[in-house]
Amino acid sequence: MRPFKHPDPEQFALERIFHALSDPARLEIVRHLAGVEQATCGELEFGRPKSSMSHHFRILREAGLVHTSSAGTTHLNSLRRKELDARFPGLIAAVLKQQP
Amino acid sequence: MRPFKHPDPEQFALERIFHALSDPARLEIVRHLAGVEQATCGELEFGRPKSSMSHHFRILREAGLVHTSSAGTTHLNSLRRKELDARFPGLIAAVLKQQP
DNA sequence: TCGATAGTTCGATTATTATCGAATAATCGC
DNA sequence: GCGATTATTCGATAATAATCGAACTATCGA
Repeated sequence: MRPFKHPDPEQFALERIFHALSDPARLEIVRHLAGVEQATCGELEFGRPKSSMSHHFRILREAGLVHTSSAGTTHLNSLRRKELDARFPGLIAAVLKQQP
Repeated sequence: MRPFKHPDPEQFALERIFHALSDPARLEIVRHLAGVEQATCGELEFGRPKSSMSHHFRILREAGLVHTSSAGTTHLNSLRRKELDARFPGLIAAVLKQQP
């Protein structure tokens, strides 16, 4: 499987990031990833079909929020925390603040 | 005209705020308001029809980003900066950082 | 009270996005 | 190579949102 395309931090588009974060499923993914270093797609599907998850991961990835790498048959996803914090300080913190 | 409904800061929903900010026109409005204290709807329509602007202001208002008050025949809009900064530090700053 | 002005609301249309099953691809262990 | 596993892609459908003209409302000034 060819590697995924990830935007560089200079290419991050705020609109795109906001759109990515405006969906409850994706917000949930981001929050989970924030506390977990890495996670496979499968770990994060809470009853949702895989194809839906794949869609959401793509949106997150293309916005620059999530990095995905292949490891065998699984994909490891991680939050691009450092790059996001450097570019938009406080943004991820705002997302996590809401968590129960 | 009856006064507009504005959510209290405790009611701010992050998803809703992100959705509001994921549109270029609305991002433009927010950026403009950030430097201006108050503005009428008319001042901010850059070629866009009034009905579209009214729509965007409503989205912003209902998300808690903008406060609107009536003054004669005009409506004065302002960014709810203090409340937003208190609840989501860095969020508005991230929006403004991008500005040309 | 008659405009004129500033916005909102309505309604129809178009565009974007989400959802999810089915088909496909990639990789591992045997 | 053969399954089994994991995830992406495709394709159709449903849901949500943006756009904008036209009609409507409210307020001010003469």
